Amino acid sequence: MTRRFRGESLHKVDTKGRVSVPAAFRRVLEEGDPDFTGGSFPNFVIVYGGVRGNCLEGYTISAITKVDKLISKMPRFSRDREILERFINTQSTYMQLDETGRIVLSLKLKEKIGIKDEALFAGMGEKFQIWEPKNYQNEVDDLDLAFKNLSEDENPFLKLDQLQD
Amino acid sequence: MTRRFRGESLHKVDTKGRVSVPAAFRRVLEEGDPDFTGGSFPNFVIVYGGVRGNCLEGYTISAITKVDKLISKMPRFSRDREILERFINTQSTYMQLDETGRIVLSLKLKEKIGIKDEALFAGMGEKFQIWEPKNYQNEVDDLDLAFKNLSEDENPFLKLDQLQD
DNA sequence: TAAATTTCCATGATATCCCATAATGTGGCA
DNA sequence: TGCCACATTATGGGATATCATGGAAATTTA
Repeated sequence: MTRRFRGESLHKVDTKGRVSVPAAFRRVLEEGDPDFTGGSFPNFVIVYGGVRGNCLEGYTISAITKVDKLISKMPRFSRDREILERFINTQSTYMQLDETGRIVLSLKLKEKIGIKDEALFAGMGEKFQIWEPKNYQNEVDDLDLAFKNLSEDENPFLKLDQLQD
Repeated sequence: MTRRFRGESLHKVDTKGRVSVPAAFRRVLEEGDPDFTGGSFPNFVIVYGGVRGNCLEGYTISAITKVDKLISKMPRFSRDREILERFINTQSTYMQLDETGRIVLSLKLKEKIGIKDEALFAGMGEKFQIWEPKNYQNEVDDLDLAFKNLSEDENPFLKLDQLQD
C-alpha cells in the first residue's frame, strides 16, 4: 500500500533522551526499510542540518537511498555535490527503533532543535519532522498567516491541479 | 544494508597521534572491506593530497577500488590520468583500525591538515573527512554562505530533483 | 640504546538491552 | 450498546555492553 507519514503527535522525552515514535510512523519505517523482517527493528535516517535547522527530519531507508543515488550521479569532486553531501550525509545519522518503538535523541540532537522533555512528531508524506512543541506551534501559525496573505492566483491548492500531467 | 558515512563527531588526538574513529564509521569500514572477517580489523585508505588539501579523506577498500577503476579507464599516458594518480595513489596510505577502534595519525598527516589534539570526523557518503576543528567550522561557514548566495536555479537541492529518474 | 611504535590493560562515560507497568485501543459478544 | 478480555502502545528503571580515552609494558627501528 505504500503508507506515508501522516498526522501529528506529542511524546515525552525521558532523561535518557528516549522517545516513542508514533505507532503509525513505525509502520511506514518498516515498509521503507528493505532489510526489515518481522524479527528485526527498522533502521532509518534523521537529517538534522536541513535548510531550516529548527527541526529534525526522518526519512525511510528507501527514501534516503533515492536521494543518495541522485547525489552519486553528480561529479565526484564538484562543489554542488559537496554542498549536498554536507547537508544530507554529514548532518544526518542512522537510527534504529528499539523493541518498544523508541529511539534515543542524543544531547546534540536535542540541542539542535531545543527539545527538553517533549517532542512533537509531524507527518510530511515521505518524511516526518520532530519539533520542540512551542516552535512547532509558531511554525504552524506562520504558515497559516502566510497562507492567508496569498492572493487567489498564488493559492497552492489551486496550483496543485495545474501540475497534473 | 550498505551503510554510508553519516554524521560528524569530534575526537581527542593523544600524544601518540591516536584517535578513535567514530563507531558508526567503523561499521561502514567493515562492510567496505572485502577481507574483513569478524575476528579481524578493517583496512581502509586515507588520501591526504586531495583536491582541497585541508582535510584527509578516508575511503573504504571497495570505494577506493571504484575510484581506481575509473582512473584506469583514462588514457594511459594522459596528463589528466597522471594528475589523478598522483593525488589518489601517490598521496594516500593504507590504514587499519586497532582493536579499540583507533588509528594513529602520523606527524606528517597531522601537519598536512594542521591537527593538534582534536580531530573532527565528517561523513560524506562514500567517504569521510578528517578536519582540524576550526578549519572545519570555516569550511561549513563557507559552504553555508556559498549556498545562500546561489540563485534559485543554481540551488543544488533543486538540481537534485531535475536529475530524477 | 634512545626514540618511536605497537600491544595490552584500565576506566569513566554513553548508549543499549531487558524487564516492568500503566494507559490506551480493539474486537467480540451478550 | 455496554462491558470485558486481550493486544498494542507509551513510559520508566536498572543491569549490561560498547565506546572514547589514557597509561604502562613490550617491541621495533634507527
